Amino acid sequence: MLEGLNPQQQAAVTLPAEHALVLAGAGSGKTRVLTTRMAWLIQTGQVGPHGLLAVTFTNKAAREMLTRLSALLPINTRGMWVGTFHGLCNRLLRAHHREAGLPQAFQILDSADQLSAIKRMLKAAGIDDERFPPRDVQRMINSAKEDGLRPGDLDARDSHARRLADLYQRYQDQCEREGVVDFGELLLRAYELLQREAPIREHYQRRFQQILVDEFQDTNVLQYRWLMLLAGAHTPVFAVGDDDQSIYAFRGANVGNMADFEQRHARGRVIRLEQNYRSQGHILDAANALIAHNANRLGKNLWTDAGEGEPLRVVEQASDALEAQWLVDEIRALVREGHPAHEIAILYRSNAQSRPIEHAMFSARVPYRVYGGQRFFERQEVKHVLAYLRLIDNPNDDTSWMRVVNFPTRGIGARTLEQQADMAAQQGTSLAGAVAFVPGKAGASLARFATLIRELAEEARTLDLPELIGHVVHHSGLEAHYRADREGQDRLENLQELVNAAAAFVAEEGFQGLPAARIPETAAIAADAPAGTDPAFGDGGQPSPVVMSPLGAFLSHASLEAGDNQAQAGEDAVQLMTVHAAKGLEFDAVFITGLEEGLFPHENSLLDQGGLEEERRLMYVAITRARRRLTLTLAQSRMLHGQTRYGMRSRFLDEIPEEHLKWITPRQRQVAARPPWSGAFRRGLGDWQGEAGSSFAPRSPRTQSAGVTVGEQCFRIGTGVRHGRFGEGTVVALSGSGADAQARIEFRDAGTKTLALGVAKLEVLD
DNA sequence: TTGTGATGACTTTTT
DNA sequence: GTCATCACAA
Repeated sequence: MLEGLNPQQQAAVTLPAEHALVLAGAGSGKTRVLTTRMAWLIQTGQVGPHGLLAVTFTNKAAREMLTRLSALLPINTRGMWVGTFHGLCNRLLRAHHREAGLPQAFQILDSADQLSAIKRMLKAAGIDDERFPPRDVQRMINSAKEDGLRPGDLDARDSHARRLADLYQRYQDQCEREGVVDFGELLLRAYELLQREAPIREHYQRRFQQILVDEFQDTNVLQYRWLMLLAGAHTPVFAVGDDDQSIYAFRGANVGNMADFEQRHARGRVIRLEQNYRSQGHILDAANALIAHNANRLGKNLWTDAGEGEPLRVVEQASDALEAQWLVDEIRALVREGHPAHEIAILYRSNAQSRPIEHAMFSARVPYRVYGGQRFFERQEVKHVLAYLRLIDNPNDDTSWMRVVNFPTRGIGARTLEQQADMAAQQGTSLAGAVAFVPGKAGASLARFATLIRELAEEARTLDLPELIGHVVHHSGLEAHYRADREGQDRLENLQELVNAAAAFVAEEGFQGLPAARIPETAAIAADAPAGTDPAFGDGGQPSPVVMSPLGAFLSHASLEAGDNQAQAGEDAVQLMTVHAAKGLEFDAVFITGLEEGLFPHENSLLDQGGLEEERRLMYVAITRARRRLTLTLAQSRMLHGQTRYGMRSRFLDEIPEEHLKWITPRQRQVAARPPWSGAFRRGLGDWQGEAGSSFAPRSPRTQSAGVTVGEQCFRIGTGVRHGRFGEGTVVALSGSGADAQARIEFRDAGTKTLALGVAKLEVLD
């Protein structure tokens, strides 16, 4: 089992049962270490398959883990707690829904459902204020939950903040009434359940003797707390991650979890996997040199014995169209030389950049495949059917009610629905519960819809799930509606695909022949219960089934796994995707495009704390995708937002040492002046220059400005400063400019550190 | 209920 | 340039 592993990998796999952190660089065999560790733990008898808990971020990663594990060991992986944070929390909440304060058939809202629920809430609350756009409210609620905060925990320093907390509370109340939870709630509820209910917590703490976490750098505050709570005092956590590949801060990921875990739990038990099995020398050296510009790192240097390989090629074109054309010509040449197209990837920072590339590829008839399109369970026709199914499972799901009450149209207009919503508010019921209170013709059409749902629910007691879905498609009128629509053919095919997906799900989960709404005696998802202390937990610690019908289980599945989002599979095609989407993948030849200031690094990112460092990590991820051949391209002008913009060469190009670069087109002299659209940067400088106080960290590090460095403005060598954590010190060196400015500071007690002025909170001592 | 034109936003994304 | 949203007319 251990053969073929290098010494560091072996050390990681065979670590003793204590908290440990594995810093796994790109291409260092991370997944292999993780799965081998699991297999090793089981094989050496340290833990049974059911004493393991392994958590990932994506379903794909979880599946991969299980597949590899079964290849290593002849065990049945069914029922093992290997899954995503959300999947595992769902499992916990289903098993203990009563203690968690949830209805048995609670539904899960995806982001789109959540947004429409929020819009409904805002309407009901009479909020018609542009200071509270639904998207902002959604972001606020989600980020609060990611930090483990309830409405009462939010700061209420001003009326706006109090208002937001109030909206969060109203949203919670609405979810409660409707029996739905959003993604964040899944985690927070599960966390609170474990925290509050000692018997349940202790049971799971006893049960899980080993916890393993993948992509630890992507965990948010709440996920980290959830893990440590579940670990309790005795269960070791084996965390694998790479702080240099942390690219999801914008959705709540907190890289700080790694440093915290190391310092508080895994001190002295950090293993670095630095041997890279993917890329050749120039590529790795370029990546190392680039990422060294980041100040806050745990530190790591990749190396390879695969040889130097080729330097990175750099190509500059006059426009985005010419950049795309160059890519197409180059790729055709590669394919002609015998490179398989699917081993070639074109990466870009933002989705909008795919357009000219697609255009050029299409015109040249080069087969390509774009990642990140719409996903199966997010298609509107699929969501419509799912809404009917949810109403069958839980008629109080107002989000679903609103979605399909008039789709296909059955003469129920906005006026009627408003009336219904008013009655529901008055009676304190769901929309379904308010039907009887709506008078007249409007009430009659609502009643007809309610009857339809009731009848379908009745069918669900005899038909199996695929049959039920076919039945719903027909009797809801969706079938006729799409048949009448000229472009409805594809949609009908997708609905047939949904029936097939349900059939596959039913077979997979052992629900064959069972009526869709029937709760089976031996449920698919085994949870277990604390040893016989409480009758609610069942039978003395034996795995007890989670009460879920095929319908309920399928709806959870549809929410938690949105399905494939890859376009035309199969064909040998060039791969087009964002850098984010490329994480975890590798290709023989990689093209990183649009290396221009404002695009990569993206101008918006410079507004965020640590934004530039995250962009640099993104570039690091992009570079390390390539095995043998890496090409960086840029365009002098680019169509963006309907305007032609002229960008400067990305600073990332200048951060890679010349010896690793080979300019294919002549290297242009950098233009002195910033293009007009970077005016925001200049404004930023004024902002914080004018700020009185003594904090020299700009409110936002958007301080890029032609020819002026932060150091010249505000710091001089020899300046005395104070830092929150490191204490007092003296500036000994300055480097970089603008948002990238760094100061080397000799602290009296904490040693010498290099800090990014855009990030570090420094106070100047007079 | 449905269609039209004006308006404004526009990085990345899994669950 | 493109897409979503929204107010208002037919």
